[in-house]
Amino acid sequence: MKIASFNANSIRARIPIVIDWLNSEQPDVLCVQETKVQDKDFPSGIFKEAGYSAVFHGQKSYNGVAIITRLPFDRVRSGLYGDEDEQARFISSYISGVPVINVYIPQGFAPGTDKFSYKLKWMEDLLSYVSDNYTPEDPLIIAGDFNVALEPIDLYDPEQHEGQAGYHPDEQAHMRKLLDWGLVDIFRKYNTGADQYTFWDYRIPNALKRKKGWRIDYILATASLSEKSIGSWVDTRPRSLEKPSDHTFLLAEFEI
DNA sequence: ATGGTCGGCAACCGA
Repeated sequence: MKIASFNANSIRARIPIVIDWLNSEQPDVLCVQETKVQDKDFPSGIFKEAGYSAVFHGQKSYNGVAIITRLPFDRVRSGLYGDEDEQARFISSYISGVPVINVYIPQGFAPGTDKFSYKLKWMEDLLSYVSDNYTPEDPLIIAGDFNVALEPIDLYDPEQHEGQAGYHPDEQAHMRKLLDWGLVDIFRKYNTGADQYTFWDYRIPNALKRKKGWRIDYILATASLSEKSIGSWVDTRPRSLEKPSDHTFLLAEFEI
């Protein structure tokens, strides 16, 4: 099973990139964050033509998540707090029997703000949901944009960003609790060097070329699945296209 | 060099 994660910053604006990428890369599953589209307007037909089904949980203007797959799937759940949650940041489905959770964790703005508290609460609630519904012995994949860099090698200037949203000890504590529960960071299992990022801020000129990035997207898997992983990598090719996202595709492959 | 990003969606908000 080849699985990928991508923050699209509008799935509709990114359709040419995503369709080209699906055709060339042929992943089995693509988890998308920041779809920025209401469910009634989700471009399902375009993915169907490419041989993929899409399940999605969106809202107007902000957030929104989708799982795009060419494998059989069932048991779709929308919303960490159920269907009526105020921010569309969680969708899960069993794909070929494997539970896959796709998350868009809040960005958090700045410590001390309501947005930051909401981020910490959301991370706490995610762990509660996971530990209430799965055991570490189960097969489980959690992919998405976590908006947290965990270690100094996960961002371009750790000293500058120390204590800020995205690199704050309280966020990292929640991230570590999730890992300690029984999840393996599959990308880090295969890539131990610096300058390997998944996000480059649009507002920093030539951020990609200048290696001013962050690794805040993850594909996590429980031990039984991690034993079957065969690789994980970042694909920077879409950024050479005309309208790139400021995230790139993160991939992991499992022998299942 | 007194500027320098996107997208949604209609004035700013969020990243």
